[in-house]
Amino acid sequence: MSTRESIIHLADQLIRDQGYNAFSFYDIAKTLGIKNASIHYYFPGKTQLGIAVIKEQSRRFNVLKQAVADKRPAEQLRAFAHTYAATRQEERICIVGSLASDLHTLDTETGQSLALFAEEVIEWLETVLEQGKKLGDFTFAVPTRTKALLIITNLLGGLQLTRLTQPQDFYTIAETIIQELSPVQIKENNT
Amino acid sequence: MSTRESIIHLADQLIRDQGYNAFSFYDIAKTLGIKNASIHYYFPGKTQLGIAVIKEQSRRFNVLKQAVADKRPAEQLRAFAHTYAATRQEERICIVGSLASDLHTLDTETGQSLALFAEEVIEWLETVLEQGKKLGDFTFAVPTRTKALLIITNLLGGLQLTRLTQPQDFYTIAETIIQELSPVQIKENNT
DNA sequence: TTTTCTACCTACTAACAGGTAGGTATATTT
DNA sequence: AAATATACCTACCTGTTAGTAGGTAGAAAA
Repeated sequence: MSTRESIIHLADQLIRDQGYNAFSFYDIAKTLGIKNASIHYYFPGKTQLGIAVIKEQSRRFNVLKQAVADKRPAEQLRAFAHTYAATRQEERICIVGSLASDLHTLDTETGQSLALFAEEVIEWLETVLEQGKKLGDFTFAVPTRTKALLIITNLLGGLQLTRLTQPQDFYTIAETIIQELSPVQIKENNT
Repeated sequence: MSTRESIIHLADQLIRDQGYNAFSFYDIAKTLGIKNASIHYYFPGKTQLGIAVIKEQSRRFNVLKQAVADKRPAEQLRAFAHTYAATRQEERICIVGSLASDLHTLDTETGQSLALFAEEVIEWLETVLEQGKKLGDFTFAVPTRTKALLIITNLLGGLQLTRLTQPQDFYTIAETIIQELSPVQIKENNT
């Protein structure tokens, strides 16, 4: 991994661990064994680094998208949820949740970049849900976009809320999302 | 409102607008027309102010709880969701979402205070859902705690995600949560 | 061989952060 | 009237922040 890539990777980890306003150039520099000023060689300012992090997340999201494009909707959704589960295991949150929380402290470019990425994810999820519905793999009684919003907020919010409860709560949420979409639900009575 | 109360109120607004690490004592001081040092008179440090904000949120939550205690579960839930809708209109997010995002930068006391508050909310929601189920007002096929987690993450995450889309998306989410609990669902086909 | 480029570096700055020490005007209590 | 408590204040300190100016060793290109 190049220095540039390492900077982006570390910035991403720090943003999703501590938040955009809590990480500093020095945090990255000390880990990489370079000096603060060297980060400015690659990124003029924090804004540009932030945008690079969002773009990299978008790139990785598109890699996943392509990788699962031929699979069944349920499996696509499962792969998507799995990335959140991995994030949960790192005790981190998703980039959208992290930066949306700090939105009013970011400049407009960063905000626009983030909004673009969020819309990308929502739209992909809509197509997966539509596919699933057509194939009879998914059942849901609300408009597709609404269902997509509900699922994403469950995952995004789940990462944050379950930092305060237990990791297991997150996995329960993720499993439930998928279970609830199945047309035939084997109901167990948990009393 | 006393100076002390004003400080807490402003800190709360700032935390839920910009995030814990983005607000400064000076932000509060300038608005109140006092000096930085005067805030330290009421709160020894940022930590204590943060905890005071959480405790105030908890107090207000309990006021709401009492105010709706005698009402039907659906109306209790609606009142709860309404507080999030009001927050959405201010372009703010909820305290749990804001501070959970910054959790790894807070000291343990603050984190514990927050976790306590989050559990309070989850447990209240569980009892409301249980009540609703017993009365036949609510139907849901997952364990009560799971349903509570799903609803809270929808609201918490909805406030954050819809900062990037449109306010209407949040109201859709909030409405859908309540609609989906109703035992008889009048299904419309939105194509 | 000389020039240019890459990938850093040292050294610095201005702004801002939370926090502290100690002072003071006013109101309240004794 | 004297003592005390309240609710601030001025002045200062130390640490950290993003960011800048200009230098340099080594590799690549001309």
